[in-house]
Amino acid sequence: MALANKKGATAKLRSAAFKRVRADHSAELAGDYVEMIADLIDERGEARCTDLAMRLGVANATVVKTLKRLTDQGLVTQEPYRAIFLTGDGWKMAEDGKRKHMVVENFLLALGVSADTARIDSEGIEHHVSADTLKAMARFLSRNPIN
Amino acid sequence: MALANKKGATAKLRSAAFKRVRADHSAELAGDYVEMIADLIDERGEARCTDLAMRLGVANATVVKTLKRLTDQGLVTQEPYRAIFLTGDGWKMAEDGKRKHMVVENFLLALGVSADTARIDSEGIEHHVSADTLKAMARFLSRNPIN
DNA sequence: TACAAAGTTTAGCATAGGCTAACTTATATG
DNA sequence: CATATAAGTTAGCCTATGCTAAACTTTGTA
Ligand SMILES: [Mn+2]
Ligand SMILES: [Mn+2]
Ligand SMILES: [Mn+2]
Ligand SMILES: [Mn+2]
Repeated sequence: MALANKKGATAKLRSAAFKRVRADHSAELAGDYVEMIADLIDERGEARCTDLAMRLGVANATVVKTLKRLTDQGLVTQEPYRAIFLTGDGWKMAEDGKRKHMVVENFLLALGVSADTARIDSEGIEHHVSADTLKAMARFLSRNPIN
Repeated sequence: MALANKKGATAKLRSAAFKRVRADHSAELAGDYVEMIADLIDERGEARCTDLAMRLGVANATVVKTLKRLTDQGLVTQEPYRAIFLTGDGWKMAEDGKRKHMVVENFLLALGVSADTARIDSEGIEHHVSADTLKAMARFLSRNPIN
């Protein structure tokens, strides 16, 4: 039946977007962690649990559990009671993520929002920006530089 | 100590962004559900579990469980084996969400991405856009209408 | 009207990502 | 160098969000 076909097509089209969102969200935490670990290593030579917990606004135990998953995923290495390191994959993910994050944040600034708003909104938005949209943002940015 | 103070301030500043993202994410599913229920009622007079499941790309049982939470939150009403309805709060959330979603999607179009990309990316981005950013997007949109 | 198909619900399971409290290890300081 | 404090870990709990399989209800049709 033509109507059922159309219903199925609509559903498939729409569900694709939600599937992408769910995929984005499962990658999100790992991306934020490795980016933050890289920042801490750059800023002060090492990344410790406590710093991550404070910057993320979560409990220490939460960080420990998450780091275990990231270690299993091959993004992070650690010894008990010692600082946290990134693997090669971890560094790559951190750098890609940081580049993307900066484009999104600067794009929001160029669009005219405050520095606080750009910082806060970009933390969530960055994970849902496709390659195409990122390119469009970068193009806008090059035509509308931040003052 | 001055250094410790600075560290604490940095952490508080950064953690605010992640707290916002976590809050956005806990509101997200409810927003998507009520928006979709409203769409289905508009399009075909009623919203059924199966349609939601197909459009969201999840199993039927997942929808049933989520609807129970939404009912507890006072957004939705339902009788066993019957269609799903929105409460007053549910309608309000659906309409606010749809308005915001449309601004974000049209903004991406105006920025120059394809219709597919705008549809897909906006599904995640919409939940992380603050009132300020939404206003900036609307301003851009009014100055750069979609062809 | 009887029954098959379609739709809905329940039960039971899993993982992610939060939390607190209690415990263990490392480090800084007198 | 002894020990108090800071840092890290473990255990046990919780909720949200996904799944499959099985049971139940409604509905369309022979
Ligand atoms: Mn980031
Ligand atoms: Mn982020
Ligand atoms: Mn959405
Ligand atoms: Mn998100």
